[in-house]
Amino acid sequence: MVGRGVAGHCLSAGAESAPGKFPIKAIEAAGYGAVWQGQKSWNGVAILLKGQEPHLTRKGLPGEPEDANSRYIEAVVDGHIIGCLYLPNGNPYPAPKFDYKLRWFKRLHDYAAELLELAIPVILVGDYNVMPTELDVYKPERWMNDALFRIEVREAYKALLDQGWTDALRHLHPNERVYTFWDYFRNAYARDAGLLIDHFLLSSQVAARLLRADVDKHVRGWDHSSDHAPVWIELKDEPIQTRGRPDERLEG
DNA sequence: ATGTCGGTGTCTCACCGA
Repeated sequence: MVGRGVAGHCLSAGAESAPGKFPIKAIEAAGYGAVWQGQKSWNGVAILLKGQEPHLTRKGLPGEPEDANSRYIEAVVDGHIIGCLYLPNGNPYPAPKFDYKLRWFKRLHDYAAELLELAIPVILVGDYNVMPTELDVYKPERWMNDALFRIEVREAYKALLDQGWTDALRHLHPNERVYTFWDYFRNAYARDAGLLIDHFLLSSQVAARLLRADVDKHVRGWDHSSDHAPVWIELKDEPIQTRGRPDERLEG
């Protein structure tokens, strides 16, 4: 149900998502509605929905009004809140960009806690720019001082999960090598020197309906592809309010 | 330390961020 097709994000979308440059006509011609937040040159997020325009609920995170980066957009889709994010890269470390990353993470943390208090299923999806564990990096020792793997950032991700979110990919593939990103450098894709930095975080109501989650790895092999591959999840389609025993629901 | 992209302005190459 949710993936790049329905709820996706533009990574470093640049001019593609800047005001006036977003290809909304082509998207509509393909049968989708969209909401987006973009800026010139860098950053950008969007949510696409087949057949209708998503109901926009927020652009930008609360907590730092002077922050002009286009990194968060939120919409209601089929009774779910979909938060689509592009967390700052944070390199180099140590430097102001790393501090900005931690500040942004804290703002996400605080806002995510508010979302969990709502009686609505929530999905927080996007490029988190963090490999949460050593399993998520092809060569962890090389990344220890990189902003994507610094211990402060991994701890921030863990603190977010500890609010009660379910990491969809890791929930269904706890011990596998699963990567979502391969650098353009060093023939990374051919060597499978990848990173897991794109995550689907599900509130408990959504996690209970999680059927599948995976990465369309082959897309990374296309000519002129993004350095990220599409990540998707599939949810059991059932009413939000359900009566009866759990095993009855499975017959839905 | 290194490498490859796409976007942008200095503008058909040189930079920058990722």
